[in-house]
Amino acid sequence: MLNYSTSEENYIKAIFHLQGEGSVNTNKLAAELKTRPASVTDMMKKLRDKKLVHYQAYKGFRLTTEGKKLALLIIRRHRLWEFFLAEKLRFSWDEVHEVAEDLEHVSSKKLVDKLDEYLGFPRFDPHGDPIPDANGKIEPTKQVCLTDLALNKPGIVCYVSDQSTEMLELLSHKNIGMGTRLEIKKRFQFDQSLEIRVKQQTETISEVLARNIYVKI
Amino acid sequence: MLNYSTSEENYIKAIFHLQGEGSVNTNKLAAELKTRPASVTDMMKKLRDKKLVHYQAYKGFRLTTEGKKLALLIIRRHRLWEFFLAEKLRFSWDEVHEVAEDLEHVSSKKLVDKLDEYLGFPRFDPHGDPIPDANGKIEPTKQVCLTDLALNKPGIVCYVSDQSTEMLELLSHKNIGMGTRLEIKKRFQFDQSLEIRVKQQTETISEVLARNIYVKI
DNA sequence: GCATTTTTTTAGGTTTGTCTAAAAATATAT
DNA sequence: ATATATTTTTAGACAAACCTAAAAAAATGC
Ligand SMILES: [Mn+2]
Ligand SMILES: [Mn+2]
Ligand SMILES: [Mn+2]
Ligand SMILES: [Mn+2]
Repeated sequence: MLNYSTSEENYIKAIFHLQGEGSVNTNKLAAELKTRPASVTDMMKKLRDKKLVHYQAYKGFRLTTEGKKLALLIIRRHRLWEFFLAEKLRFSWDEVHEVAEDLEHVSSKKLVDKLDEYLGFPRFDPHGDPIPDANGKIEPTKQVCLTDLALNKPGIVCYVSDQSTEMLELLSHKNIGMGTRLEIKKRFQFDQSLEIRVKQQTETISEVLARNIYVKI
Repeated sequence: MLNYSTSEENYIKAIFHLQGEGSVNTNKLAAELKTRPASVTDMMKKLRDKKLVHYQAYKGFRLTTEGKKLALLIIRRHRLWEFFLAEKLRFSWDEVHEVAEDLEHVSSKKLVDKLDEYLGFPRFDPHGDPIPDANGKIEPTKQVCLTDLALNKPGIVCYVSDQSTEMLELLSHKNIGMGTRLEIKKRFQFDQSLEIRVKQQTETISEVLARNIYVKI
């Protein structure tokens, strides 16, 4: 595997993430990377020449097999460092991302694989996202309804089936959004309501609400 | 402390190291960094504007107080990472430098200080070089060159001044590493070579090699 | 002291990654 | 279908960090 610049790696990773939610275009990628559409076009030409993305002017773009492989390697590094920071250095889980954003670009293969081994081959980062193994293989994440989440097992909110204003208002009042990490602390038999831990706070969720929330585990 | 580029940091560190052995000039620094004199001049102007070096055209240069502080911070990061790689990830002591060369540029203050704490505030890196503390303070080490060690007096290897692969290969062949305990058994007047006792074995050390080995007594 | 050599700087150019402004292509709405 | 709006690309510029070749300054040798 060749060596790529920090910038190239950040583009590849961003395309990979956007690809998960449909087609990737110039403006979306520019927004994601906080850069300008013109810069994206420039980079897409370069990444196309390096055979990391399929790209034709005006036709959008997506990663090649090689590009996907690279993306998974960068994500592997990122999430392993996040795990290290949280587990070993006792960073809180909302502080790890920024630092991992830099560490992920240190490219020594031996460093990454030894780190993985040292950490005991963890399968999920502190946000609950799966860590690709040395071959770039990712454990398929299971998505379960909040009503089915086990006690004291972290889940990441990834989908809400009702997206009415009323629903979203209630969610934001309880500090819950897409990507929010939560844990069920208590499940009351009487009304199936839940007491959950979210962002260092405790909230109560009715069964009706819980039925509409899905989490990654 | 502001943020500096990888390039600026490498220059600052190189000046610091060269400053230890006399005055620093354009050609020496270019050689040290494997770059061209013209590039050095460009960078010196920039570092002068950032008040990290004292510099006037044709008059050589040296670090300002601020520059020295930055150099010690970079060296702190470098040596802490080297310690981490050797101690936790079981890298051999001749593999750590290259990777630390990249890791040293990740600038999060919190990362460095937490890493220091996690490692138990080590005072020496795997090559026996002292690790600056969070205030940039370095422990003064009392050590003597192997050429000056008395006969039959034990010494602990704590530093090698040449850290090239060739040197490290020779040392490991002779079973000598950081922390190795040894004793000089005989000193030959003809070529100043030494016969030493190390790990129940006898080895011969040339004067050239001995000059590069330092021991704690 | 003056000529020669060495060191250092300047001048001008390249690559990478960014930007703004304008032009071109595509999508949308009546 | 055509006008309008949006998206994307091109053109041209800029800063960082490097380069080569030439000029200038400093050091050295006689
Ligand atoms: Mn990054
Ligand atoms: Mn994460
Ligand atoms: Mn470095
Ligand atoms: Mn070292």
